[in-house]
Amino acid sequence: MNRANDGTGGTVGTGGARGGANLLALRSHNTALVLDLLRAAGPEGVSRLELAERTGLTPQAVSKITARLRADGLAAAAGQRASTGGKPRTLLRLVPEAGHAIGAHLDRDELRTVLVDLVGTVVGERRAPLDLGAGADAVVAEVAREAETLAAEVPGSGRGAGPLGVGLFGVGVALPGPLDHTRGVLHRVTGFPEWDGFALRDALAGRLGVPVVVDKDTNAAALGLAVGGERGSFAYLHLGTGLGAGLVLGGSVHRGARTGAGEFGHQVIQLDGPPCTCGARGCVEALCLAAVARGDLAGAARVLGVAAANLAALLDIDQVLLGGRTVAAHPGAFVEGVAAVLRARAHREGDHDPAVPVRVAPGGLRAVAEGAAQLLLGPVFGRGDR
Amino acid sequence: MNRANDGTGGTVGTGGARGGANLLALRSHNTALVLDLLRAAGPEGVSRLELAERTGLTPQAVSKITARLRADGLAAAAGQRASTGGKPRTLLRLVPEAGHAIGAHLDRDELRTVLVDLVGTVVGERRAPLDLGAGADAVVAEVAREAETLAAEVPGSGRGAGPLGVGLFGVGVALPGPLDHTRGVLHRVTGFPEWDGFALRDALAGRLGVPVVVDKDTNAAALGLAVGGERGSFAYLHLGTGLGAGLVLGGSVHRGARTGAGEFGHQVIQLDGPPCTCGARGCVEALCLAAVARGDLAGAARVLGVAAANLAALLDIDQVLLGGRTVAAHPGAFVEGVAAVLRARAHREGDHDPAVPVRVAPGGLRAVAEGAAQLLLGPVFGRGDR
DNA sequence: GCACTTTGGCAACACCGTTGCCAAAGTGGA
DNA sequence: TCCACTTTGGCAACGGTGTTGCCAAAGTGC
Repeated sequence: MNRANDGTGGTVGTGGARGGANLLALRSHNTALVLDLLRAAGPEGVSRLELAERTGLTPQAVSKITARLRADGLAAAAGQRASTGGKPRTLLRLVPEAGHAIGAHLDRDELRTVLVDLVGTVVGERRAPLDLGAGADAVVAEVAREAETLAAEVPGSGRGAGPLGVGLFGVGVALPGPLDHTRGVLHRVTGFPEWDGFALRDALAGRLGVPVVVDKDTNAAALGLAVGGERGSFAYLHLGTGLGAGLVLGGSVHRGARTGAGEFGHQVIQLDGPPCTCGARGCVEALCLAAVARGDLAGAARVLGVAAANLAALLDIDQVLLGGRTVAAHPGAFVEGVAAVLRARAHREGDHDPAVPVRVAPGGLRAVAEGAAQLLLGPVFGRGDR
Repeated sequence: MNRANDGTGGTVGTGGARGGANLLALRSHNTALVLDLLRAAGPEGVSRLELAERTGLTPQAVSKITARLRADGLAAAAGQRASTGGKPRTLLRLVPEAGHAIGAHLDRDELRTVLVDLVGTVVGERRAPLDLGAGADAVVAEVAREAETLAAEVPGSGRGAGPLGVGLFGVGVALPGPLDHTRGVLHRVTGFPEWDGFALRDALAGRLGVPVVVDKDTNAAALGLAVGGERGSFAYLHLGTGLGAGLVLGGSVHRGARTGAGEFGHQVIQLDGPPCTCGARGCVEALCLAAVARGDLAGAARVLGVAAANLAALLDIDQVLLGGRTVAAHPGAFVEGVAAVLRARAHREGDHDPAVPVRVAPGGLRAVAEGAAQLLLGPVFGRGDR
C-alpha cells in the first residue's frame, strides 16, 4: 500500500537554496535510515529495539516504519535473538529481491555491466569490448543492449517497471572524464571530441524507459565503498590509465558544484617538475605514471603517497583506499609505499594522531560498476547527493 | 511563549551514526531556514511569499513559523512592498537586538573580542595584548574579563542570561593550532607546551556561566564568511605568521572528524624541497614565507597559487578568499599572483570552466573574531556542524 | 463605486513521532 | 506445574507538524 519512497525526496525547492522539510520528507528520511541499518545488518537481521537505539527514534516509531516496510515487501522477519529473560527480540532483514539496479562501467576499452539486488549483491555480470570511437549512438545502443539482457534476469521486470518494490530502479553509468552529474551530460571524453556535450543520461533513459544516472568512475566507486560499509570519510584513489580520486566526506560523496571534485591526478607536487599532458608541470599523475613506466614502483608509490598525504591532511579523512588496474597489479608495493609517507607525515606533525590507514579498496576491478548501480540504490538508503 | 530553538537540535543519537528526525527537529530545521533568509534579507525585509518560494514551504507554513518568531520577538514587520494589483506584501525583518554573541580571537600576541548582534553586526569591540606564556589561568581570566566587559553592553544581559531572545548566546573562541572542536580541548599550542590538552571550553564556560565554543581561527573565519553572505563552497586561505585554510563545502564548514581539516600550510608542493619546521620538505608554508622574507612577493603569491589551484581542483570550489596579516599588507600582489596560477590551470584543463575567482576576504583583521561569534549564532540559522 | 487581484489568517485535516497501556512470549524460582 | 517477573512490540489516544479549503482584508484599475 504505502510507498517507502515516492521518489520526490521531500519538498523540492529546486536550485541552490537549502530546502524546507515537510512530513513526507521526514518520513522518507527516517525510512531511509532504517533501511540503511537493515542493509548493513545483512541476512542475520536486526531487532526493532536495536534500530531504535541506533537511529534515536522511539521503539514505537521504528515499529510503525518497519510495519510499512514489511507491508511493502522490502523487509521480512529473520528469526529471533536469544531471550535475555523476556520475550526474545524479533529480527528483521531486508528482502534482497525487492529491487534491483544495473551499473555500467564504461572503461577505456571495455564495458562492464552488473545487476545488483537491493542489498548490493551482484547477481549478474556481463563484459563486452567497448569502442568509444564508434560514436555516441552505437555506444548507447550497446550499453542499452547489455542492460536489457541483464534486466531480463529480474523477475517481473521489463521496461517501464515501477520504481520500487518490483523490477528495476534504473541504470547507473560510470565513466572517466569531466561531466555534469546533475544533468547527465558529458563535457569531454579524452581523445573523442565528438562526445563533447553529449546528453548521455537522457539518451539512455529515453531508450530504456527507466531512470538513468551518470557519474564519474571515481565517484561511483567511492559511493559503492561508502554504501558497502566503509565508515566515515575517506578518499578512493584510482590509478589506472590515469589517476583520479573519489571523496567521501561524512558518509556522502563530495562532487562539488560542477562534479569536478576529485581532480587528483593533476595536483602539482613538484614546482617546475616535468611537463604533464594537461599543460602544467609536476602533476602527480605524470610523475607517478612515469615511475611506473620505468619500473620504479617504490618511486611511484612514494609520489602517490605525498599527494595522498596532502589530501589526508587537508580534509582530515579517516582512511585512504587504493584501486585501479595499476594498483591491482602491485597492491603490496603501493599500499606500503603510500602508508610509509603517511606514517612519516603523522609522526612529524604531532604525536597525538595515528597515521591515516591505507588499504586496497575491496571490490577489485568490479568496484566501479557496482558503485554505478549504487547511484540508483544509494538514495533509497539516504546516500544521495548533498 | 514558544521557543524558536530549544537547543537540543532535534533527536540526539549521539555518536557517528546518522540520527532520526522527529517533529521537533523538523520545526527547528524549518525555523532555522526562515531565520537564515530573514537575516540574509537585511533591514529591508522579505515577504512571507518570498520566504515560501525560497524554502519550498507552503505560504501557510511560513505564516505559522513567522508568527512564532514575531511572538518571540525575533522578527518584526518592516513596511510593505508596492502592490502589484492586490494587497501589498508585508515585509518581515530580523530584530537585531533579539540576541547577541561574543567572539574572541586569540592571536599570537593580541586578544581581540567583538560583540555581535543577531544579524551579525559588530556592536562592540575590544583589543588587548596577549601573552600565552602567562599560563592558562591568566589567559582564561583575561578572556573572561574582556568578554564580561563587552557583555555588559547588552541590555538586560549578564551572567546566566537565557539562551535566546534576551542577553547572550555565548562566547566563541578562535585560535590557531590543532584542537578538538567538539570537546573544546586544545591539543597543542606551538611554543607553549603547558597548554597541551587544556580544556579551554569548560574552563571558560565554568567561569562565565554561558555556553562556549572553541574552534580553529581559520574555521571561524570561514564560518563568518559563509554566514556573511559568501555562497556555495569556498576556501579561506589565511597567511599570517603561518598558513592555514578554512573550508566551506556546500554552505557548511568542513572540519573533518578530528577538527584537523584545513591543514593547508604543510601541503607539499615541491618534492625534496627545502625543509620545513614540521619535518617534511617542500611545504607551501615554508616556501611561501621564505619568499615573503626575501621580499619576493610574486614568488610567494605563485607558490600560494599552486597550492590553491590544487585545492580548488580537488574540491571543485567556487572561489578562493585570502586573508591574514601578510595578505593584508600586500593584497594586490597576492590576489593577482594567485589568480594568475588559477587562470593558467583552468585554461589548460579545458575551455568549459572559467577560472576560480580569487578575492581578499571581507572583514579584514576582524574576520576571525567575527567568525568566532558566529560559532554561537550560526546554529540558530542552521549553520551548525555537519 | 464596483470588479478584480493578491495577501495572509482561520479552521479542518492528514499524518508524523510520542506516550500510556497491555497482550504475548519468554525466563526462572517455588 | 504454577506463578512472578522481564522483555518485546502492537494498539489507541495525543500533541503538533505542514497542508488544504475557505474567506476577510487590502490593495489596483476601470
